[in-house]
Amino acid sequence: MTEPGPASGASRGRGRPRDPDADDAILRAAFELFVERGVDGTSIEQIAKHAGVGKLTVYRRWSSKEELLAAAIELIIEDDGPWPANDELERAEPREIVERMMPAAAEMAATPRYRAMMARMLGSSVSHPSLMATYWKHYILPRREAVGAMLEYAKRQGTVASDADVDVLIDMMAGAVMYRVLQPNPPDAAEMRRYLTAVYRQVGLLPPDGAPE
Amino acid sequence: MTEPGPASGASRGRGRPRDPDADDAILRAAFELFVERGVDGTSIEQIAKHAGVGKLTVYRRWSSKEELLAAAIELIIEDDGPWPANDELERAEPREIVERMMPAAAEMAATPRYRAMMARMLGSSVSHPSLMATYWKHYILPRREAVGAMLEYAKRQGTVASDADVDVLIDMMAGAVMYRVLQPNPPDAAEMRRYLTAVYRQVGLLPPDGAPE
Amino acid sequence: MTEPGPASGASRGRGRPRDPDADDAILRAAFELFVERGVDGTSIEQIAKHAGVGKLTVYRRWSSKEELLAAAIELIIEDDGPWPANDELERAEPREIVERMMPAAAEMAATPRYRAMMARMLGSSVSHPSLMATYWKHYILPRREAVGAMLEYAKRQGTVASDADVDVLIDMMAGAVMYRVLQPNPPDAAEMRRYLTAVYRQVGLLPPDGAPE
Amino acid sequence: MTEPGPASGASRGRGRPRDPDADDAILRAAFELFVERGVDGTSIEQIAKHAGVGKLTVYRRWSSKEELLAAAIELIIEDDGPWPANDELERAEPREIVERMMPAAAEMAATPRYRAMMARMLGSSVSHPSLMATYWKHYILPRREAVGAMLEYAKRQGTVASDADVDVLIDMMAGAVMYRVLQPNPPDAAEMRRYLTAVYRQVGLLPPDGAPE
DNA sequence: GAATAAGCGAGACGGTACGTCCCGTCTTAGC
DNA sequence: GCTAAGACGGGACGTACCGTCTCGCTTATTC
Repeated sequence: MTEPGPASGASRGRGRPRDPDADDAILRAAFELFVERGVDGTSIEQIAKHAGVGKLTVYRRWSSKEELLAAAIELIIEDDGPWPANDELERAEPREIVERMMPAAAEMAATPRYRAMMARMLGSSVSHPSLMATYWKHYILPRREAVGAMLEYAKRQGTVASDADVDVLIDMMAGAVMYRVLQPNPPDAAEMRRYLTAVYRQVGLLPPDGAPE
Repeated sequence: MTEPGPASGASRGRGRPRDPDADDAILRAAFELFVERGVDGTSIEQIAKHAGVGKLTVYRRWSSKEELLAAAIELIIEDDGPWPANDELERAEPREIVERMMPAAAEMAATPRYRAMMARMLGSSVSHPSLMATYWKHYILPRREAVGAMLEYAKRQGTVASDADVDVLIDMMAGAVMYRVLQPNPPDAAEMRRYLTAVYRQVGLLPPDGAPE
Repeated sequence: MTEPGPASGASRGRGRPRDPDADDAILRAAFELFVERGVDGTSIEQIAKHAGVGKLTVYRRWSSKEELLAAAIELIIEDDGPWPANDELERAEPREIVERMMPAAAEMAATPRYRAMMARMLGSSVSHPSLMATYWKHYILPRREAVGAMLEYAKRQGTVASDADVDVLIDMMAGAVMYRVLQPNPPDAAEMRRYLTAVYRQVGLLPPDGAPE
Repeated sequence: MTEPGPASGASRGRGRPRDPDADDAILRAAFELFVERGVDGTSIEQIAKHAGVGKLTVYRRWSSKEELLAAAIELIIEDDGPWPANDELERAEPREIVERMMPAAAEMAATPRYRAMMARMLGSSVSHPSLMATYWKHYILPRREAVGAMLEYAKRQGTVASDADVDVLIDMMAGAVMYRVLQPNPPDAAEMRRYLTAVYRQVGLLPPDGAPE
């Protein structure tokens, strides 16, 4: 039976212990290739070559490509994207948070890499649901909860309708962005900032245009 | 030089003319396999076999897989989905149109086939932009114009904010649906109806819950 | 049923009669390709292209490649090679005939074309016996009979042993030449003349070296 | 660069060494198919299939069909055919050697397999000279030398003319046999024995018919 | 002299086989 | 006992070409 990830226990067996650097190199290579070529366009052999590792070294750790890619997503994705400290979210006004984080978010959403990763992730969601499930659980869900908290705060302040469905609102915001960046003629960073502003205004997290501060 | 699609001019050349039935069979097979397996998972050989046609018969018409799939999307996609008559859109209330068409739209959006096609199309948008471009031009754009007209009508009636960006509103509606159906635990038709109702209410194309008719 | 060769009877049927030039062009192209590429390396399509003719025009006349090649051999081969008038053979001394014809025979046997044709013919004799049979009947056999007559004449003169097997002697002469030209480092014309002289001397059709005229 | 045959040096490289059994199986399959179907009728794919081996395993070793077939001829051919011990040739009378070996030689020359191999070899000599060259060097030449020694012995004894050209004599013997077996109506073993007897008598390696023992 | 019918070049057809490439597995030597 | 390197059988790829067919045109013959 393959043992996902680094050998879980201490260096138990008698022979040479597994190289911990190899795990990291494999996962990073796997993620990179997934973003560039998608699930079907990526082979274990390519991953091994990019990681500078023999094929058997990969197969010893993960028995299927999907398992390996899920592990790669789980590991790599954590670093990406701006992320407010949790205690800050509880104290600050949604509008302030949105204004502070939006430029970085717009910058990121306008990069080819973000577009590629969204395309690969959404494209895999039907044929390889476990990848999207991993992404959802480790990346999307915490962010949804933070935005959900902001929306509840805004509801109490009255800028968001009290009977609005928070999940639908989040889908509309996140979906609009994903949908927009995957359209022909994708936006640059400046356009993305205007776009996000319009989205946040529509749901009530930013005040209407021309409104006094 | 390959000549995409049925011999474009009249059947000028002197030899046996190309079989028009083969064009159709190839395009339908290509579209089906694209939805089921994606661009990379589809090979010309498979398309030929599914169409009951020799490989050369495919290569004679389209020199690349992407060309062929674009042609397939252009041909096949026209029939799909409910679509109001144009003159009706100009006379009817947006709310009526939405209420009348929504059940069918929800039904379609909840099918596995719709989910698969969305995943394949969005997944291809970065590595094979021409497919998304074809889909956009022949399917999305006319529908966006119709919805845009409805939103302008609603603006004049005051149910949609007069300073709202129509394109952003459409992205939020369409993006929310795409995003929703590709999430883990996708909705069934009944849930999709509730979901669409919430989306339409949010943008102002349907009246708030509990509002009198 | 296909009708080998030019329409055998008069121009019976009602439609357009077959083009007699096509028959000739096809047979010459077929023979040329047979010599250059062998039976397996020659296709009906190539023959048709070389003859400047449609494939169907070939298939209408001969239903198989082997039939066609046999017909080609039968037609083309007649012109090749020096050939003494029959009445001359009966009056002249074998030694004179040999001396007179040998230079031309040596010249021909030393050409690459002769080597190629021998290789193709012998190479086809197992897998496509009908080609060799045609060649044998229309080319080899008459020449064997002429040489046989010369040998019988020589037997009566005593330069050939009276109990020698004529067929074996002919095989030794012809076989030696064929075998020689297909060896590595094939001979040029001058060497071929020396070689033929040695062969004829060995069987007794030429006097020994240094013998007075 | 491909490395013909088994890894030529020691098994230096670090990976899995090449399977020596595969070399043998490939060469035997290649030779068999060459005899049965000729050079053009044999494909690497067929060779691989007959050898029970992947195609790449063949291409790894030999980069061209001609190289592979030459190697096959070199390996396989050694075992074939009767062959007197060398020291025996030096001590025994040519007549004894001929009488002892002739039945087996006649038997072999009368087999369809021998006919097929001769046809393939001679047929390839123009378009693929390296095959004939390999056959010549490894099979024909040693046998020619042995027969040459016998003829020199016979010259000294006076049964072969002292001024005869040994190479021409050998060509006449070997050429006659090849030529005979490739004619229409090839001989059976009994006829082949009579035929060989006549040939050997003609050159002087056997005494004339009716001669006392 | 119009109708008819077969021959003709061209080329599209379904199918097969080619040589290449790459997959995931297996097997070695070395550390 | 893990690592790298790489050979293994298998299978899919795009190409090429096979023999058959189908087209529009041409060309004699027949009525």
